[in-house]
Amino acid sequence: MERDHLDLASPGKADHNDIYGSSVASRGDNMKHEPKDSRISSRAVGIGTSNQNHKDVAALAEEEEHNSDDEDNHSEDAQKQLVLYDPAAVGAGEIALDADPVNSQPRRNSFPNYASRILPSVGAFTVQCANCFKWRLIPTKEKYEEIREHILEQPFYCETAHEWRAELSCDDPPDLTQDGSRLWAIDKPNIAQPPPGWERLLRIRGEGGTRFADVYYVAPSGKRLRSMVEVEKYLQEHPDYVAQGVSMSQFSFQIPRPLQDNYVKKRPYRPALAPDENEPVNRITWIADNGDTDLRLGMPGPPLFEPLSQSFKKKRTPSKRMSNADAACKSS
DNA sequence: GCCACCGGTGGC
DNA sequence: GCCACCGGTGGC
Repeated sequence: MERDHLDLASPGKADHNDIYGSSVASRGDNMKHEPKDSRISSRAVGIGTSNQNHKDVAALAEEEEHNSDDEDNHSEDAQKQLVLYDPAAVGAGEIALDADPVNSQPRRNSFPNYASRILPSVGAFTVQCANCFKWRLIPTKEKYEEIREHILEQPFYCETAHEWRAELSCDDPPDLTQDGSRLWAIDKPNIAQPPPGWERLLRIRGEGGTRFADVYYVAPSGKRLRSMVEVEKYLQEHPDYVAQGVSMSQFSFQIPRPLQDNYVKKRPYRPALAPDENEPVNRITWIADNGDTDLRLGMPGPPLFEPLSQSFKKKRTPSKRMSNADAACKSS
């Protein structure tokens, strides 16, 4: 909402953003790049995790913004960028490493398909300087959450770290760089700090699972809440918290996004609708490239003459939901 | 019996 | 594709 003023989020530029880490999963070469010069957009938010031994914790995320001429020469890459990563949706640039390894106890999963293994945990909290683009460690989770809450309106600079590192400047080497030893995840900007006495927990799932992470809120009572619905119910049952000022706006279950793009198992293809002869859907022919699916679904679509840019740009276009049956119909 | 962790589903 | 929600379950 407040993102429009961001330099890096302007629609024109967003399309030209590159994902620096789009092939990060393959390890090696691309992992050793430093954030490149001034073309890197400043405010990626990241979280560092590690599934190593929890002594070299940390995972990182970073974000770059390339000039359009780069992209013009690599349309394939550009395609990938759009699918895999939307820098405009991220906006801010922080990263997190756990500066306190003691806090990141090794966790193990215990599922049939996952021969007991150590799960990643947040290794450190890191934020990228909006000026020099170097990653700076944030000493505590609380400080990180404080910075994250306003990262869009109040970009982070090396000077911001003077609160805990009086001497730090953009001339100092980065606290962290992206290398193969860490899992980087880009956090979402402007997430409210949890209410006093509450804790927001981020649990990284094992690689190859159906999702990257889960967020839990732990109430002062110790109760763990795992969705907005549960929070709402809990607050209704405990009006004392509401009286103290706790409100729904202080909760967000948004999870960071891993830069390793195959960390999460892809969801198998789902037909939009099961083939069903009783449904008129199978008797409707395709008329045009635009709007037909909406007709088929019996739902109003965007006005046919409404430009798909701007207000609809973030929405999926109907044709992407084409089922197998539809595809067969269309091709015949 | 609890609960942390995971998969699945539905919606957009 | 992403997100939100919630049921299931193995290990404790």
